Amino acid sequence: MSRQPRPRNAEATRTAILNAARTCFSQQSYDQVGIREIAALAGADAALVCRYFGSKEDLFAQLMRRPDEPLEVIAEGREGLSRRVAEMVANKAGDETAIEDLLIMLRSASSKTAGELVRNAMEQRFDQPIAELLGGEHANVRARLMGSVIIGLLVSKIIRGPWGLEGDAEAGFNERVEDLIRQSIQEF
Amino acid sequence: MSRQPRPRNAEATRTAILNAARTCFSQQSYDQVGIREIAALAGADAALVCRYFGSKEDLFAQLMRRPDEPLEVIAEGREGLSRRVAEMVANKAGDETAIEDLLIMLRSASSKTAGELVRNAMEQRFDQPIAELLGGEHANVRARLMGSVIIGLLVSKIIRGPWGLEGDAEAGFNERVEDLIRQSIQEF
DNA sequence: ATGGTATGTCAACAGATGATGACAAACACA
DNA sequence: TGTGTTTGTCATCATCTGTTGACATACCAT
Repeated sequence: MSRQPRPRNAEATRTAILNAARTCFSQQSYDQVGIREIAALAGADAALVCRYFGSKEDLFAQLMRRPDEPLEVIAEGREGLSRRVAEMVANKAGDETAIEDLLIMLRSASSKTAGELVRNAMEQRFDQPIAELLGGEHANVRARLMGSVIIGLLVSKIIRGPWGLEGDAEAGFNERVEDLIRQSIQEF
Repeated sequence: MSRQPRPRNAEATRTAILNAARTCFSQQSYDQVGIREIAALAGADAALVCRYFGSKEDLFAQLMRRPDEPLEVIAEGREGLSRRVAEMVANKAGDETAIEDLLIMLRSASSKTAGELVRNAMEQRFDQPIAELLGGEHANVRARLMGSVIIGLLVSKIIRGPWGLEGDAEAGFNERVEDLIRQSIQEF
């Protein structure tokens, strides 16, 4: 009845661990996720996590590493930005990993060890590009304000689940969210 | 050189522990705060924390207990609500403990053991009263949307510190925040 | 086939945590 | 004064955590 050992494939288990870590960290904060938990989800041993990634912190840092391509929402330009952002927040349309990354960051933002990694990643991957895209006066503040609106919506969903709207109500709500985002990046 | 023992006053140390816990939980999440840390800040022994409050979870639950009086911002009625809320978020004007309570809740919202306590407290102390005050269609959703805006601003401040604005810029920014709050509770 | 390396498994350590119980000193009251 | 209770202190337990090293087995080049 003993389970057969894992096939000997370093690259596969490496990415399996990485994916498992992604999943775990998107559901719990850095401190709550244990190495053994990640390893179990990946079907690997906890020791391999440390062997392949050095430490839990290094593993998390690996997840925070900026991908080569910038965010889809930004790459498509300033025109219709608010609408695309609203859609992305509403139902993960477009860049699916962007929201998941943001969730991971939010969950572990106030961790003692992972906090700084998160702050840097947020700054580099979200705020700076958006501020550049916006331009004008107080661009960085306006970008951060838009980020705040998004964060609020995501945190609210994390804490209390989906909004539970359908049909016209949902449409009206989505429009209201888009208005909020549009207003958050207007010059002042 | 041995420090003199704590004076024998149960009531005083009880409230000292409670205050220390408030301070700790407003700066770190439920899981990051240790009972030894709370006890140290209170100048008491860790064993007393468990003796007086049963467990760490019970102590936290005590902090989440709804106070008798409702929020100031709500008690003053619907007129000028957005402005008062904006001021409260901006610089803790008015009810100082309200924002601190919200901070405590946000910090520990996604904890495995304290999460449910936080969710209930948020619902009872913030959302329900605000929804009643608002009235109209989708009152609960609009209340929650306003909560999301506030949460976003607070979380942003938690993660990345103050906004660093002064003079006209700060005034314009505050106005923009007030607009966001006003828009979040408009009917749709 | 044979030696060497890569990969996976297991056991264990050191440190921190929440919690409990034993002891000591101060207090209240007869 | 003597006695019982309250309050504070200390030591300790069981558990969990990240991390490391020892071992075993599969793979590969020669």
